[in-house]
Amino acid sequence: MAEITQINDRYDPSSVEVKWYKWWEEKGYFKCEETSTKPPFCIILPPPNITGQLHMGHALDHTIQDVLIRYKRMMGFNTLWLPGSDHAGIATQSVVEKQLKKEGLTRQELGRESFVKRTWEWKEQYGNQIIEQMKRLGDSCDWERHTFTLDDGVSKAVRKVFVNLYKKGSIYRGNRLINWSPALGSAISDLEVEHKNTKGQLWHIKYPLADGSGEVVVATTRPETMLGDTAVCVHPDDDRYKSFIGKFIELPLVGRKIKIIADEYVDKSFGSGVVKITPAHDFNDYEIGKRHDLESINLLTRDGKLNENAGEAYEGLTVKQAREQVVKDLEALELLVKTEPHEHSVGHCGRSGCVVEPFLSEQWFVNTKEISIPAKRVVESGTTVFEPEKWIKTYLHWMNNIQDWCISRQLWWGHQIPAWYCQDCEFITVSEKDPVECEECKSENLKQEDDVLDTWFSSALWPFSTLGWPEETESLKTFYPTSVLVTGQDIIFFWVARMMMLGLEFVGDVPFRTVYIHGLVRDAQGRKLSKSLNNAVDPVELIDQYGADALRFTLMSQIGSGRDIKFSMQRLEGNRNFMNKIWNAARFTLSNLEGYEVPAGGTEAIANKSDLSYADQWVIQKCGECEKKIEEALSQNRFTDAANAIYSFAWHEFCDWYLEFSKPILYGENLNEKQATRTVMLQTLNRLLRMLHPFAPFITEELYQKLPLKGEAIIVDSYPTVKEDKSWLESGSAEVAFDLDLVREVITAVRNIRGENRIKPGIKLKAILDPKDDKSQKILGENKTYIVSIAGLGECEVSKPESLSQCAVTTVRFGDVEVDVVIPLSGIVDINDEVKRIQKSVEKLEKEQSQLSSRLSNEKFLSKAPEDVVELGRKQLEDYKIRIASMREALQRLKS
RNA sequence: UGGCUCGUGGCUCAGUUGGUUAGAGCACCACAUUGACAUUGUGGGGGUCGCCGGUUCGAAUCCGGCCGAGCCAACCA
Repeated sequence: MAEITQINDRYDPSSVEVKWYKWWEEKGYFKCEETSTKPPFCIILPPPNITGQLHMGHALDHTIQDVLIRYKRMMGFNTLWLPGSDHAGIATQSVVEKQLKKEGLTRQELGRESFVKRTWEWKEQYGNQIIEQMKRLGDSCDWERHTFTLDDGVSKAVRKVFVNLYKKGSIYRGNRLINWSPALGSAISDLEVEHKNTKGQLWHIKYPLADGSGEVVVATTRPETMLGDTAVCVHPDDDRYKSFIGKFIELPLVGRKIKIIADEYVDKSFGSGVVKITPAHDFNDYEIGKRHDLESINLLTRDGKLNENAGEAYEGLTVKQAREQVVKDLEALELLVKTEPHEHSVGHCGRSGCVVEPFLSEQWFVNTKEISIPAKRVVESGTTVFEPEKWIKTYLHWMNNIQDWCISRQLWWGHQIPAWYCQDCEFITVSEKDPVECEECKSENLKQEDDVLDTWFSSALWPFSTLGWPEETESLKTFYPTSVLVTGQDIIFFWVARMMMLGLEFVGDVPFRTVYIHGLVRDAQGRKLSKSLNNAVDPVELIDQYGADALRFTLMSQIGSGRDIKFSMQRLEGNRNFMNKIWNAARFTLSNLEGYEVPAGGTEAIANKSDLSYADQWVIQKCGECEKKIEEALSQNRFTDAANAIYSFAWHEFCDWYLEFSKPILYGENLNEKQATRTVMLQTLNRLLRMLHPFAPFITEELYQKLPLKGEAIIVDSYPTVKEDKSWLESGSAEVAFDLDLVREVITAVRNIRGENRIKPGIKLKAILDPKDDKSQKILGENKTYIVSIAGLGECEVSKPESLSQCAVTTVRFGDVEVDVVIPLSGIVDINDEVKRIQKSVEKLEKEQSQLSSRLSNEKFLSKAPEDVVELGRKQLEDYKIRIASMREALQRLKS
C-alpha cells in the first residue's frame, strides 16, 4: 500500500477525467448488446445541433440521462444511450452563409450543389465540437451508433414517411397564409413564431365612401397593409354602421373600390369598430376573406419588400419604409384622424429575430387532425407517462388545438422534399426513389421540389429511424419503445408531440414509456442564461475549473421538483468540496491499510463477526438505510433525494462519525478488531463509491481502481442494493445503530456544553453520565471509550452524581431512553454563561409546556382527538414538568 | 384573456394521507490547525410557513378570496 500515501490531499479532476473516459470508451463499456437476456433500457438523446456548443441546458439534460443510463447499466440492464446530431437546417445554413459573406459571396452565387457541398465540409470540420464537450461531461453514449439526421438510413426513413403520408392524404401542398421570415427567406411553422409585446401605434384613417356620401374611420396598427385591403368590415349588429353594409369604399392611395361587409369577428368596442381587411397579410383577415370570398392581394416579396401590387409609389420599399410613406401620404390627404400609442403583440422569428410576416404562398403541410388522435389517447390512458404529470395537460391542450404543420422550408440544407413536378402535365410525382418519369404522363421532364423539410420533421422520426426503421432490425425489436425521453419543456410541442404522432403512425407503438420533463437552468437570480445578459456560464469552463463530477452533482442535487433551477457558483463550490471530502475519506481509508491482508473470501467475508466494532455494525446499518433511500428515490426518478441521501451518508455518517469512531481501533493494538474495521471501512467505501458513481463517474472510478479488492471497473460493477447486499447488511445491526446514535447524542450534548460555555477543546472535562433506565445504563457502559475519545473528555463515569452543584446538566432523550449529561464546571468557566444557557432552555420548555397544557385542558380536544394523540400529550406534559423542575434545580445549584 | 406553477429563516429548497419542539445545504457568528480533508472540524444565532377568512379539538399542510412572482398559450384590427 506504499503508493497510497502518495495520493495528493486535493482531488484534481483534470488529471483524472480524460484518462478514465478514454479507457471506458476503449473497453467498450458504453456499448449495448443488440439482443440480450438482460432487460433493455434505452434512451434516445435529443440530438444537439451541429452548430451547437454545450450549454448549461445540455449539461442538465445530459446529466439526467447519464445518471439513468449508468444506474441502469449497473443494475444489470442492457442499456443503450443512442446519441446523434441534428443538421439544424436554418442554423447551419446561416453559419455557412455568414462564412461566405466574408468571402463576398452569397449562396445564390455559389449555387445549390456547391453550397450544400460546402455545408457538408463545414459539418465535417466543426460539427463534432459538441460531442467532444459531451465527453467531458461524462456522457456514456454508445458512440458507434451515433446518427446524423442526414445519414442515409435516416434520409430513407424520412422519404418513406413523407411518401406514405402523402399517399394517404395526410401531407398536402397548398397555397395558404403562413408565417414568413423575411430574414431567412423561408416559411416557418407556427411554433417557431415568438410573440412579443411591442409598443406600437394605432392609426385611425378615414376611408371615404365611393359614392361620396360619407366616410368611415378604420383603426389599424399596420397602415401599410391598406394597400392590400379588399374589404372593410363592421359588426352586423353595430347600429352606427348598419346602413353602410354593402356599400363601397374608395380605398385611399389605391383607388380600388372595396365592399363594406359585416362579420361577427369585429369587436364593436375596439378602435372605431371598423376593421380594414387584408386577407394576404393577417391571419384573422385571411379567415374573414375565406368566409366572404374576398380577393387576397399579396403585397410582399420574399425578402420582405413591397412588390408591384403595392403600386409604383411603394414598390421596393421595406415594410417599415412603406409604413412611414403611407402615413405621410395619408396625412397629406388629410385622411389621418389621429394616432394613439398602442401595445400589441408582434410575431418574431424564433431563429433570426426578425418580424414575421403573414405571407401567402405555396407550401407543404401535414394534416395533423387524424394522426393526433392516437397520440392523445396514449397519454390519456397512461401508456406514456409524463413526469411531472402536470405536463399532460399542456400536451393535451395543444393536441386538442393542433393546427396543420407547415413542413416546407425555402432552404438548401436539409432533406429535399421527394416530390417531382412534371414540366409537361403538372402532375406531382412523390416517390421514395428518385423517379425517372412522371407517374401520370410518363414524361421524363421532371423537376424536384426545391424546398427542404423542416428539421423537426426528421427529428419526429428519431426514436425509430435511429434504430434502423424501416428495416425490421434487432435493435428496433429490442429497444422500441424506448424507456424514457428526457427533455426540456420548451420542446414538448416541437418534438415530443410529433414523435408521438409519427411513432404511433409508423411503428404502431409509443416511442417512449416515460417523458421526463425538466426545467431550465437559470442564473442565481433566476434570470434566463443568455449572451445578452452576459450571465451565460460555459459548462466546459466549469468542468475545467471544478470538475465534471462537481457540476453533475450540483445539477442533480437541485432538480428536485422539475422546476427551473437556479444555478449558483456557491453550490458548485460546495459540491467540489464534497468530491474532495470523498477523496480524502478514501485517502484516509487507504492509508490505514498497512499490513492489511484481503481476507480469503474477499472483503465480503468477515472472519469473525464478534470482531466487529459497534461502529462497524452501525455504519453497515446506515449504509443499508442509504441504499434503501436511493432505491426508493431512483425508482421514482427523484434524483435530488438520491443525491442528498448519498451526500449525507458519505459526509455526515461515514466521515463525521464512522471514521472518527474507528480511529482508536485503527491506531490501537487489537489486530482482530483492526482487521475487521479495515474490512468494513473498505466495504463501505466501495459501496459508497458505487452508489455515487452515476452522479460522479470520474472520481469514483479513480478511487475504485485504487481499492485493494475491486471488480474490473466501477462503471460495470453492480449497483449496491439492499437485496444484493443482503448477507453483508446482516453484519449490521439496528440495535447497535440505536445504541450508537444515543452515544452520538451524548457526545453532541458534551460538545454543546463545551461550545456554549466557550470551553477550549484542550481542556479535558470530566463528564458524569446519569442513565435513567437500565437500557441506557448498559449502552453507556459499553460505549464509554467512544465518548471519552470523541468528546475529548479527561474522565467519564456512568453513575449518579453526588452533587449537581456548579454543574452543567443536559438531558438527552433518544427513543425510549434518557440520560443526564452532567459536567462539573467549577473553576473552569464563568458560571454566568451556563446560567444563561439553562435559563434559555427553561424558557423554551415553559413556552411549550403552556401551549401543551392549554391544549390538554380543552375539552373538545380531549373528546375528539384520537386516544393516542391525547395520551402522548399527557405523557409529554409530565415530561416537560419533570425536565423544567430539574433544570430549575440545576440553576439553583449552579448559583449556590 | 385563459391555463399552469410557485410564495416556508439572508439565499436555495425538503416537509408524504392535517397530529410531539417546522428540517437540510449554503451564507453568517464564535471557537479550534502538528497525524484524511481549512475545499476542514465543533458549537451557535436566525422562521407568527405571502395576506385574510373558513373547515377542524388541532392547519405550513384541506377549502374560498386577495396580493405578489414566473411560465405557457391565445389575442382587438
